Amino acid sequence: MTAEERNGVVFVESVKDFDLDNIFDCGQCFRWEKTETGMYLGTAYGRQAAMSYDKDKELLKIYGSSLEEFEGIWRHYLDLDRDYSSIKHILADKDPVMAKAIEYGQGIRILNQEKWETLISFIISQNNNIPRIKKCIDSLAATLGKKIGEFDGREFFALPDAETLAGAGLDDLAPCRLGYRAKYLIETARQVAEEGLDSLKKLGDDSVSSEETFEALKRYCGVGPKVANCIALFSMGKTDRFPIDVWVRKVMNRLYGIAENNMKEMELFAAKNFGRYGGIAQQYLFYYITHNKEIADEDSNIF
DNA sequence: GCCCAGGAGAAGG
DNA sequence: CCTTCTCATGGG
Repeated sequence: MTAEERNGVVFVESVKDFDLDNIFDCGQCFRWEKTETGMYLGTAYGRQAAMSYDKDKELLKIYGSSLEEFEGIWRHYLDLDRDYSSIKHILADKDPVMAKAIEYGQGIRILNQEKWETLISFIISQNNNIPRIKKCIDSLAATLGKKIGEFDGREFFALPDAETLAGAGLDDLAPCRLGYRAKYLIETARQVAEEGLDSLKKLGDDSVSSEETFEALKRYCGVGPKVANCIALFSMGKTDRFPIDVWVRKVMNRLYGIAENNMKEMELFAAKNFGRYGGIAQQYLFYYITHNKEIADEDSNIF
């Protein structure tokens, strides 16, 4: 993989195991959208960005950027230094079900997202559907966040920081239509503002075990097992975490024959068969089931 | 009009 | 420890 910049566009060559459709539409992030031309617009780490990827040329383009920004932000954000090819082989060997799911979502990569953004995003995600989650988050950014950029006349906003959100009231959040989650958000913002953002960031250190991170995250208001696992996986590099939502329950039942309400057995199965890459395996499965609704609707498994 | 969504907290066993 | 109820909102 090599990167160079020409006229404000960063060209990254030889990018393999990569597909923006898979990456941005596998439920791990909510702030990217595809344009008519196939380009993706979105924000991360306080930056607004535009990206496109040519599969045949294995070429990733990042517009309006610089080599410094690529090295400082996007390289890590897009998880470009992880060898997904070897991970896919480890997961697919001796598991034809996983092999099929991986083939379907071959370009998935687990983003390294901002911790605070991931924390509040997945609090909003609970008992909610993805299109509406996106609307809620966009509305929250536009209502309380700072403007960080513009593209084709469209404005982009960062999410409000913990102090801003901690100082807000339910009436301030009312336009965002967060429902009962609004009070969770304010309470968690107060917790983070009081402890300091560093205490949240420390949970992503390599010296902190995945289990410790999981338990610590559950102390935040509105964060239970599923949301804690998502935050640990999508923003803290804890690739073994295995978030179980309604879709994962379906796919574990349809494809592996585990009873749909037996979460314990699903966790044990993931730990035993997917190990340290449980979270990555989970993303292949989630993408597979959410893009093949006919499998999700089957009333029996498909062995 | 109805069921459901990347669930969690509270109450009661 | 586990089970059940409730919680806003609107997508499909």
